[in-house]
Amino acid sequence: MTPSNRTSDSANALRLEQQICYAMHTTVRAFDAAYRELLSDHGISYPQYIALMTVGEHGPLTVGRLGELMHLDSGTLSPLLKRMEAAGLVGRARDPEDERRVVVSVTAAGHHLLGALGDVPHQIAVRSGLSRQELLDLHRTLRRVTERLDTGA
Amino acid sequence: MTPSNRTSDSANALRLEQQICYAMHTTVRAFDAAYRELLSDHGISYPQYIALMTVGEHGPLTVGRLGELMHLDSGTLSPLLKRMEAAGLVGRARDPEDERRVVVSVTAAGHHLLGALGDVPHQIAVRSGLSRQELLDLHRTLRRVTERLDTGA
DNA sequence: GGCAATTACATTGTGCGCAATATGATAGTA
DNA sequence: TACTATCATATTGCGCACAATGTAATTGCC
Repeated sequence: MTPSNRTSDSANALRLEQQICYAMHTTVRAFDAAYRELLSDHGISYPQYIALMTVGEHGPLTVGRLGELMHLDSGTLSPLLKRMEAAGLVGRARDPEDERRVVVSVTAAGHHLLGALGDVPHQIAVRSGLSRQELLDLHRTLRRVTERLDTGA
Repeated sequence: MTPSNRTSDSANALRLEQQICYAMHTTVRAFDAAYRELLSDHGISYPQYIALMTVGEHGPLTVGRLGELMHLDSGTLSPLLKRMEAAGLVGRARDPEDERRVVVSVTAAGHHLLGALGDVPHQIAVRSGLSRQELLDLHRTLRRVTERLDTGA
């Protein structure tokens, strides 16, 4: 390897490092666009869909617990949940045991929508073109990177 | 493999498919937080940083060309570039050849900031904990998925 | 030249996400 | 009980991203 090649490699490494994050941004936006296509007819966004699925799976959750599961805080969740409540998909009620807490639950309409959207994850997976093994590998990589970035502050 | 195992695998497959995208969301936000730590002292955001680097690399660009490179439209770029112009990092000028076009260039202060931020990509790469090979693999996977999602509409 | 179609940006409105702050409820303590 | 600290959520302000629309400049065609 010549010195000029090493220089070039180093420059490429920098470009790669700097762009791996932007590549992820771009891919996420492409995923979002694909979800938007499948979800917009039903009047919900991708984050709302995730919130609906999460509450649907875990049963009624406090806002704080939902935030832990989704890695989001009340500044994001409060208005999102209010929009979903206005759309009739979830209920929000103060916990009588502790009036500070707000418990979020899926309404009948919300469950109905979840049923109608049951095939969405598979459609997205097919569109992504990733094999099951690639999905597993990617997911493992993402989890590892996220943990590294979160703890390595 | 028993039927119950198959059912379980199928459920897990669905969960994986549905969550690979959200895992990417979470990872991107972790990357953003890492960049924010390194960039906020200099008064710019991650998208602004990318825009600055892109114009710095390619030389003066029209808004449209920058949008092609960043995969963003004028609805995002126009206000972003105006903020960067207000911060003195870029210049914006109508192209005399075609007054519809706005040409974006990096100012002296912008070049100075780019120099000061030269080590940021490497710091991020180190924090991510990914090896060079893993970076390459991940980048390849992301490019492939993005293209599939973009074309497969 | 005159006029419609196209091009390149800008603007508006909506939602997501984060930081900082505010509000109200609960717990702890004197 | 009163007073403070803490906790759970809400609110505000800012920036990013997208969709839809608006506007001014250019091109194409007659």
